[in-house]
Amino acid sequence: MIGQALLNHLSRVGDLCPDDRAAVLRVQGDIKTFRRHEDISKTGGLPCFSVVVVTGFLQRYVSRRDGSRQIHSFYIPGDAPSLESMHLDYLDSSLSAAVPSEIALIPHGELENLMRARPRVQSLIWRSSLIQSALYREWLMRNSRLAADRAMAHLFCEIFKRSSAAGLVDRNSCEMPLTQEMLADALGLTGVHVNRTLQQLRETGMVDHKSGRLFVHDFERLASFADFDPFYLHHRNSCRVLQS
Amino acid sequence: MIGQALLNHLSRVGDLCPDDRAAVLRVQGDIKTFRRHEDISKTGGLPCFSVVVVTGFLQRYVSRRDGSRQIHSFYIPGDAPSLESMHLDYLDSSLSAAVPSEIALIPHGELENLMRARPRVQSLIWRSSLIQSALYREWLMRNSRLAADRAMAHLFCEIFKRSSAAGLVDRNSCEMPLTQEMLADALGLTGVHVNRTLQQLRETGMVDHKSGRLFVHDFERLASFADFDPFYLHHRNSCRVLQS
DNA sequence: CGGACAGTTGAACTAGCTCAACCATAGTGG
DNA sequence: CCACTATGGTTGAGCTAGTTCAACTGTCCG
Repeated sequence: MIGQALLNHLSRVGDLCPDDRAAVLRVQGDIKTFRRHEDISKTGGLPCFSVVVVTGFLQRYVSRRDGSRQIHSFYIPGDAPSLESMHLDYLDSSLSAAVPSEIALIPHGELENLMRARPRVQSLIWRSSLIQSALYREWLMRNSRLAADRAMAHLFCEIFKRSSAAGLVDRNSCEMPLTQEMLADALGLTGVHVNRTLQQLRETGMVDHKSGRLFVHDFERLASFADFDPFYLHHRNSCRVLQS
Repeated sequence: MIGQALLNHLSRVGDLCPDDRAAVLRVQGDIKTFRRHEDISKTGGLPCFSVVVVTGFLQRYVSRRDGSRQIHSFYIPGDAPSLESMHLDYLDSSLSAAVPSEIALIPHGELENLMRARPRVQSLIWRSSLIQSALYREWLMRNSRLAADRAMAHLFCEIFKRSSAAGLVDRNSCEMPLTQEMLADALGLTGVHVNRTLQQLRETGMVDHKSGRLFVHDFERLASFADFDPFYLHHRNSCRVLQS
């Protein structure tokens, strides 16, 4: 079960040979359920496990002294946040459940043994952490360079594409169980402005977000509006769009 | 010489035993000089080497279709950007020299052999790429949550701290050979506003930036103004400030 | 001397913020 | 079953940080 969750994740990142797969499947760990808003790991701490999302929706964030919050990333089922905890001495951000979520916790020791025995697995795990890095870069661009409406459209494109790659899109919609306040914390905006911007996007007929679900009615138009290019996601079949 | 540059970098990231050091020193590669604004590697490409900065100042950035640019990070001598090129299929950002710079280019093959033979070295290289990730997160917070003056102060704190850790601070100043336009591209602001914000900071007497150099007259005050906490840099002796 | 580039200034404009109220929905306890 | 509360979404009005555009200055360099 735990091994399956990890295998799931790694298969998205790259190819594995049968022996590698078998080794991954033998990994031991726990499944734990976290309540809405419950922290899985906290700033300053150092968990002795890594994480694979089984069901639910997670967020990585920092809380600032002035009360504001910045969300750094969202995680959908099949994602593996917290791989970095293996090589750092303490965390500089917190990981929490945005909605009730089932999480696979894999002790670092298990992963270290696996990586020592199967170098190819190690290289995929490393690759996974570098893809995470690429996402941070895109989030930086998004919040620094895009106006609110385009930034929001861009985030919607990302979540939709990632959900799609994970097989989590049903017709034209996917889970995105966030409040407008959380959206604001991710986009560097206020809740009020997220509300207005969302209405504006809704009126274009391209997307909608309500009751925790994202509805994408016209992905092409949305992507072009947001100037969204999925190459930064490093999905296996995505090829680079040539720049003009 | 190349080995020395890499050893320099890794020593900042963690400890190595004498055998590890010796192995790192045997690494082969080239030193190449890049002109101001010359690209070392480009979006979409995949270099077959990794990079250590010997002298100068580098920047990682993306150019957008509308002509705007987002700088993701700066690199000072001793930094190793581009470690991620080993595990990705193509780059999603470009690396260039902000001023004439000497760069050590280390073929991936060399690094792979080294990492296979010396697991501890591998773990430090991995760690180095994860620290880079932590910097991206902080840049995201900075550009999303801080007002222009605090954001600029925060960036100045980062560059000063990193330069200090690298032994590159002379009295109260260090190299920061950027134009105001580049500062703007990093902070998500316009050149005009960077100019005004800089004057404002200058007037406080805490900090100044002119002719490509950063002068920090009162680091404590600057850090407190920017709410700067260096723990995200993961410097070896930095301990976490407890949150209130 | 002339041209390029970086820094500086002013004035008008606007995207997004703040504050404060109000509405809708769902869960809770009596 | 209803009243009560909490949470999240919605609206309005005024404000401000940062943008835009356009001009001007200083400096380096050929």
